[in-house]
Formats: sequence, C-alpha cells, structure tokens
Amino acid sequence: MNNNCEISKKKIPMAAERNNTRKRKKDEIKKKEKPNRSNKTFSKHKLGIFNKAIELSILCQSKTALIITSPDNNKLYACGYPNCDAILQSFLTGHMDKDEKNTQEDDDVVETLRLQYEAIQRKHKEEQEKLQAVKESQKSNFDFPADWWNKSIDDMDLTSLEDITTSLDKLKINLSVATEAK
Amino acid sequence: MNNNCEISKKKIPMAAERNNTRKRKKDEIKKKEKPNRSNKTFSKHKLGIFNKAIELSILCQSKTALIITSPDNNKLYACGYPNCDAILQSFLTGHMDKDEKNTQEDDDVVETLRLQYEAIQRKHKEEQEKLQAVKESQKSNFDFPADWWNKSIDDMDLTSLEDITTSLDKLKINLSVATEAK
DNA sequence: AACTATTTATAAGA
DNA sequence: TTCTTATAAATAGTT
Repeated sequence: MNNNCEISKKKIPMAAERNNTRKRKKDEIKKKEKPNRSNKTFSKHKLGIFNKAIELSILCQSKTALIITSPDNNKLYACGYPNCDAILQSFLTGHMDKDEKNTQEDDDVVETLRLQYEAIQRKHKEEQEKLQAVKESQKSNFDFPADWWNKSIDDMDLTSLEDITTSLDKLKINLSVATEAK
Repeated sequence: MNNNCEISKKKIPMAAERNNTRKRKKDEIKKKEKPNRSNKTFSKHKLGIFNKAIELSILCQSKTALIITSPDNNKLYACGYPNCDAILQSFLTGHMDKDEKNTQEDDDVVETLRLQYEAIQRKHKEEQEKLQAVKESQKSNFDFPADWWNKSIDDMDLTSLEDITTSLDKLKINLSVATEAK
C-alpha cells in the first residue's frame, strides 16, 4: 500500500453536474454566453481551490502547494502557503530527509537540483517580465486579444460532462503518503 | 505584475470560524473529542481539497498537482491528475518551453534536473516500502501507535482561529501566471 | 463511520 | 466583468 488513496473512498462531488437547475425562464435565449462558460467555470473553481488550500494551511498549520494548468495547457497557475516554491523544494528534497545518514551522494544530488531549480526560477522571472511587457503592448492595440484560450475546450463543453461520473471510476489517483520516520 | 494574485480580490472563506454554532446541548461535556478535532479537521479538509482538484481537472480538462504537509510537517500528501509527478515535472521544466530557441544550456540543466528527480523518486519508492514494512510490524504491536501527530497543533487549537481573519490581510500569496507565448 | 445544521461554493442569470 | 441568487457541496459539531 505505497499508493494509499483516500480519494477513491468517497464520491467526487460535481457541482456543475446540474445542467437543468434554476429557472431557465425563456428557455434558450442567450446562447451567446455559452462559449464563455467553460472559462468562467475554470476561473471560479481555480479561485475556489486556491482559497481552500490557503484555508487548510492556516486552519491546520500545514503547508500547501498547488499547481494548475489552464484547460488548454497554455497557462500555469501556482499557489502555495506559506510559499509555493518552498513547498515544492521540500517535496523534491523531502524524500531524502529520512535516510540522509546512509546516502551522502544524494545530498549532493539534491543540492544540485535545488540550485538548478532556483536558477531556472530566476530566469523564468526575467522571461515573465519581458513577456508581460509584450502582452501589455498588445493589450493596448486590441482591447481583448481573442478567444484563443477557450477553443480547446469547446468540443467537450456539455457532452463530456455526462461522462464524468463514469470516468471517475477509471481514475488512477496518484496519492503517496510519506511516513513519519526521521 | 509578475506575481498576479487573484486570491486577494476575494474574501477567504473560513468554514471553521464559527465556534459557537449548533446546539452545544450539554455545554462542554465531551472534551475528550477535542484533541482529535484538529486531525479530523485536517483530514476532512485534505480530502475535500483533493476532491476539488480532481473535480477541476475533469471539469475543465486542466492538470493539477497538490502537495500538502501534515500539521506537524511529518507527513507529506501529494495528489495530482492525471499524474502528480508529471505535473510537477512540467512545472519545473515548463519555464523553459517559451524560449528554448535561445537558451540551449538550460535544456541541459532541465534534463539533468528531471533525471535527478526521477532518480530520487525511485530511491524514495524503495524507502517507502521499507518504512511501510516497519510500520506494519509496529501496528501489530500497538493497535494505534500514539497521538504524537497532533501534539504540534494543540497550542493553537482555538485561540489562533480568532486571528485568522486578520492574518489573511497580511498574507503574501505567491501566485505566478505563466504567459501563453510559445 | 454517519448524520445534520449551517456555511461556503458556484451555475446561471442580471 | 462584476453582482445576485438559487442551489449544491463541504464541513463542524455531534451521535
């Protein structure tokens, strides 16, 4: 039982399964809003889960790191408390804490890894600044660039939602639990 | 605006802020359950947020990776969809996707980092198996080892909950948004 | 582990 | 886009 999986014990709630709730007063008047729906949903859920992560951290004094990709995989969102990078680093290096007595080599490996990660981060920061500048200038030309970001999810908008429940049964959730040994 | 932070725009809901809800029929009869409360809370929230992460992934076809430490930092919980390690790797290496044309060096660095990460993982897996065996044998001796795991949070159990709201204002949430350039 | 009152999250609509 | 509202989901306290 290395991959202990608590998740599978409980149903996965799907808030958005209900498609026919609320009044639907004039039947299907506003189809205009439908293309935006997925992006709206994603944003709401993303915000919600980030809040949940922070809530958990503060409530229970645990540390959290959460990485989410946009539906089209073009964007990355990362959040952590007290610090995303710190958690990721301790996750990457944490594996070593338990037997550092008998694996001196790995300490070196981990240290190298950490330094490289930090180096990449610095570089990434610079990139972000450049790209941000590019985006800003684009923004002034077109008030809202395009809807390129929800093209990738249009195909699954409503139909695949019905498959969610069945999909859940097939999930292989990778939940690993580190032991308390030190 | 490299560290764009959507979170701060919205109140962070704190489900557990209400300390005086429900009947509390016989005032404070069962103090026995109080030491367990934090662990129970943590477990509930952890399960909840893991479910949320998976829900988001399935609903919006995004990928998620979530790492949570136990309140006493002795345990690590990681979960991701479709695969935690894959997301972490693409997060670590993803920074490079944008300008691989002009930074050949970094590709090498990233590749090295990835290989090292995988090596550490393999080692970790072995460790886990050993430690799992140890734990199993301990379990047969003591039906439930101890309550060592919630000692670290006893001190803040109720008092610090009141400070949550004010603490939130001081949070520096590290939310970085990668751009869409490729 | 399961229940329930209540809070929180969110889909749809304005 | 932001707000509102009806409803679903999460969960604190309890059994």
